Amino acid sequence: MKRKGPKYEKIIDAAVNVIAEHGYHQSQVSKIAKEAGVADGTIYLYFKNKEDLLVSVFNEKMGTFIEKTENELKSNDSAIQKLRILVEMHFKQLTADFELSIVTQLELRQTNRQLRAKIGEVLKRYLDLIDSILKDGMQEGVFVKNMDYRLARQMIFGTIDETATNWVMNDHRYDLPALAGPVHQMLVNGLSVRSVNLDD
Amino acid sequence: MKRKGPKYEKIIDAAVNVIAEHGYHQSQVSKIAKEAGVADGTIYLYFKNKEDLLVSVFNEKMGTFIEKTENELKSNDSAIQKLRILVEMHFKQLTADFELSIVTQLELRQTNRQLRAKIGEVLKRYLDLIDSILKDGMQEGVFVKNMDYRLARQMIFGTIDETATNWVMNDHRYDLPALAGPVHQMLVNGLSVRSVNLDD
Amino acid sequence: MKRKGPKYEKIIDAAVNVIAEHGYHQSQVSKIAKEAGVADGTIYLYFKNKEDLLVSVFNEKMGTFIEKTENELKSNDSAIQKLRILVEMHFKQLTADFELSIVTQLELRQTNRQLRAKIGEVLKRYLDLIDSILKDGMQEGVFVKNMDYRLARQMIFGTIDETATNWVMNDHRYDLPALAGPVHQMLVNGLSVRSVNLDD
Amino acid sequence: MKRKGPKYEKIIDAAVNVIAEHGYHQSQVSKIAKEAGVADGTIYLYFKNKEDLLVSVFNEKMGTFIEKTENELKSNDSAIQKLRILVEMHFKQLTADFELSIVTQLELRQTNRQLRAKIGEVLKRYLDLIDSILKDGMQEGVFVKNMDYRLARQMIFGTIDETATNWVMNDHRYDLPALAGPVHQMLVNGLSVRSVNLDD
DNA sequence: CATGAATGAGTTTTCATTCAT
DNA sequence: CATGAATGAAAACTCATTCAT
Repeated sequence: MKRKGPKYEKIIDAAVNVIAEHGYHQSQVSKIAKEAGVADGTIYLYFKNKEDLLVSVFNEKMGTFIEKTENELKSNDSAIQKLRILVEMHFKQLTADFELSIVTQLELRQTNRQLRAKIGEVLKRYLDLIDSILKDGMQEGVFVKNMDYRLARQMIFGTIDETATNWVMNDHRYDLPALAGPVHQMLVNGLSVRSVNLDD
Repeated sequence: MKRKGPKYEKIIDAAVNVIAEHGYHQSQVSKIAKEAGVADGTIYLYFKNKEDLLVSVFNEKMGTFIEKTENELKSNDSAIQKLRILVEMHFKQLTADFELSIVTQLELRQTNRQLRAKIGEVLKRYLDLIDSILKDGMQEGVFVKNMDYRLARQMIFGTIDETATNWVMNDHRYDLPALAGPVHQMLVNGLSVRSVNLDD
Repeated sequence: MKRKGPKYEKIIDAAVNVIAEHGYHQSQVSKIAKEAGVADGTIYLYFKNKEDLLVSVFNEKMGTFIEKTENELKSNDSAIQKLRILVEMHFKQLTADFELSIVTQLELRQTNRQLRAKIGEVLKRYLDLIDSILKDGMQEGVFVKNMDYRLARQMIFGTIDETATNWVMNDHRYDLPALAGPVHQMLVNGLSVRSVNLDD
Repeated sequence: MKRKGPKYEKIIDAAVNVIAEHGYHQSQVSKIAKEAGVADGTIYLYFKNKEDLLVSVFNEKMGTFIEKTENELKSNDSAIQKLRILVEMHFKQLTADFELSIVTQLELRQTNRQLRAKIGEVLKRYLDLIDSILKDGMQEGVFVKNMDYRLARQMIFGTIDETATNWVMNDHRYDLPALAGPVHQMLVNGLSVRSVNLDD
């Protein structure tokens, strides 16, 4: 199983193109091979099976996605600023590649539980990023102490993801990065100490 | 196409059971028929085809789900209280039927675009409920004026949905309704006037 | 098995209509029942099964067809005149009922060997008619002596049938009975003593 | 869609065998594949679908049939001699392959209108052959001037076809080519100038 | 006599994967 | 390394017929 080489990249990219264009259930291995300019059998020299290919697509693309975000977060910014960077990077990167956005937001979700579990593992790294921002914010005293990490993370990811999915489902018709500001504002409010206390 | 009768209900319920147990892609019509105690062909007396059955499952179950929520929201409560009711009803109803929660949160999302579009139509009514709460809150002056409806709605639905999905993926291991309070708190903060202003 | 009654006729006629309109393979029992204004099960009070119904359609309609021809041939006409009457009656009767012509010339031929064997039995009576004309003609001395009955009959029936089928396949676009004259002329020539002798 | 190769031939021949033996409606793709010694899926590498296979069977076999006839007719024979060749070739070729004769005379007629339309296109070439003989005969002055081409063609084809079909339905029990002479005689008589004039 | 809801057997086609070249 | 022809398992849907009412 060769894991690298020019054809490896070609196949990954071909898969993104084909899935974006024809949809997950119409993306047969032979169609991806043709798009990549290789024989069907060649796919199996680089990937164990179709599921492995799809997971690899997500790994490679989401890996780059996460790394870029990680790099931008290495600054000494405050937690609030970092959250802003996270949201902005998320929206900007999806905007930079419409096809990829279709694949990750819509098509790769039509997979079975097993495949999504593997996709979940990749996402773990991203969720960890969010967690570290939350931790920072609590240490800085700007986010509510003793908050439920998991819930906060779910609000952040859920909001960002829902916003991104709606944008894709609306055919990328509006400016997604422009929403980073308002979304960030809402999330910060939701997490901040200086906010409504329902126990008042 | 008979749309009522005891067998109609039986088939719908059998579909939920089978999908929850075996997963969407392993839920053959014959398996559902067997579970319902009818012949394969009988399914087609009540549903046009398999897709129609699946949409009907979502319609029937989600319809009841939304109606119950609507009824609870007919009170004269404040927008903040209504949002609390919405979150609580959402979590309570999912808790009341584990199988249904698996089907709606995990399995029915593995469907193709066409089926999901039809599912989206049903969800529209739920999103409208959220919108009306947001409108109330703005009129009451507790939610930020001129907020982006769509974004706010996406935060609310995204957060609730992500929280619910995580709960199902963690095998219902913890008390979901107990999270209604904190989730509600975060959402209200996110939307309220009395919160952090990043432009400060 | 009731063999008569108003519903028997209704069902037969409904079958002709449905087959003519939808084609043999799209003529389900339920469709015929609906057209006849009876319940599906009622068909089985009058006919043993679907094949029996189809054979009965052919029997009833072809029976009348043949009887009318037989009646016209009871005259003391010459064999040549009788052949003319036969061809003319054939074309006129098909022209009188377009739907029936579609059913007998096109649709009922799409049946399996078994059903066509039964249809063949009904046709036997018609072929006997032809044979008796041939016999007359030989006795009169106008048709070739010692001719091969079977071959002559096949030429007559084959020609008439092929002509009729072509007319139906051309959507009854031209005047079929007008062809009776020329067809008759050709057939008589083919059979007559006063014609080309290839052994010359 | 591979249109050639040894398996293409094998599948075509297997189809003829299976249809001749089991009948059109009992000739499942899997049965044909088994007879051809290939996997079911292999059929679909060579044919678009089952209908395409059946049309191809007719095309290939009837194509050869027609070509052989065309070749025999390239001589400088008279129209009458050519007609003799046509009839003889027709009967001889059917006699040379009993299975094929069953398929073309009985089984392939049980198809729906769509399939028969495609079969009709292939037959067109054969009917053109007949037409050209008729034209020759008229130019030679041996066939009636200003005759109705279509009618004459229908007599010739109808007679030959009916004769062949009867022979097959009688289980090939007699010598079909031996009938070429008498059939030819009848047809020539039917068409000739030196014959009975009913207007006498 | 009549109904019509229910039955369940039966077939085409797709496509991930293999392996001889 | 690369090819691509071949494999064969798997599933939705139809419709003639029955039988309880």
